[in-house]
Amino acid sequence: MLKTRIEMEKAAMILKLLGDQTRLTMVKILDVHDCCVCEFVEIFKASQPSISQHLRKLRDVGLVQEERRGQWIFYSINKDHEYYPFVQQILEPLPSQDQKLKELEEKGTRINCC
Amino acid sequence: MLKTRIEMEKAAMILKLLGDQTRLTMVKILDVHDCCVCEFVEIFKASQPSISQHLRKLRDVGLVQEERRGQWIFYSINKDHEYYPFVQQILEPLPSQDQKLKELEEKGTRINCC
DNA sequence: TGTATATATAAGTACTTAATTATATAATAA
DNA sequence: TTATTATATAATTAAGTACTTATATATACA
Repeated sequence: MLKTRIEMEKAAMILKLLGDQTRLTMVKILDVHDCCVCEFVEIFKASQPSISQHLRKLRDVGLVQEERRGQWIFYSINKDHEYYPFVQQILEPLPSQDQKLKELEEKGTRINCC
Repeated sequence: MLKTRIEMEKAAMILKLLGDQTRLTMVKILDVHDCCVCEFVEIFKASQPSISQHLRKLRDVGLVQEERRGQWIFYSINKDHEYYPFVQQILEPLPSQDQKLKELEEKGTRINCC
């Protein structure tokens, strides 16, 4: 059971941010595995700028963070975010998206630097 | 703990719908009390068409239902909706909006027909 | 019956969003 | 060093959203 109380305005902002299938799926994936931009490009079959712009929105509110690893930039979920418990509760009933990463591994396009 | 599994696409649709402060607050209120349109107009200090249009979006996905009572049309939450458990889980950590209805009662503008 | 009240809906408009295209930057490989 | 790869960002455009204004409908009341 979630304890943190949340402001309506901020809750609406978080819900709006997650109210997009691409971003919702990204966050669901990032909650389990770090991922780099090019993996998302392949998973969503979307353009690189489009993916970067979705990640930027998530990063702008601090829900995810970036970290360069060699030539790649990996994104990870920010478990210290004030509203991470709220987000996690929203993600919980959603179906696992692990299959999407498994497909990359099978195709050999999963990035595993470091 | 929520058991129902939910499709990503529909989840994103619900989150988008709730990702608006007016609609989120409406649903939070309706989860506890039925309300008529004119009460919402007063609570949100918004125009009547604006309120009607938000209610229509909620009604279009079946999350709320309308019922005429005399000259008023009351809205209530649809607890039988497939995703009501998901919605309820999202509402749970949000602050009670009871105060907004209390203020109407104090001003004598709360509708209590029937 | 006519008037007022409550609501819905249509049309128009301003704003926002999500994509594309074009370009810049940083790291790596040759 | 130059070319390639990975990424970000700016500018543009198309689509979607949330208001407003105007109007229609249904009920209640005089």
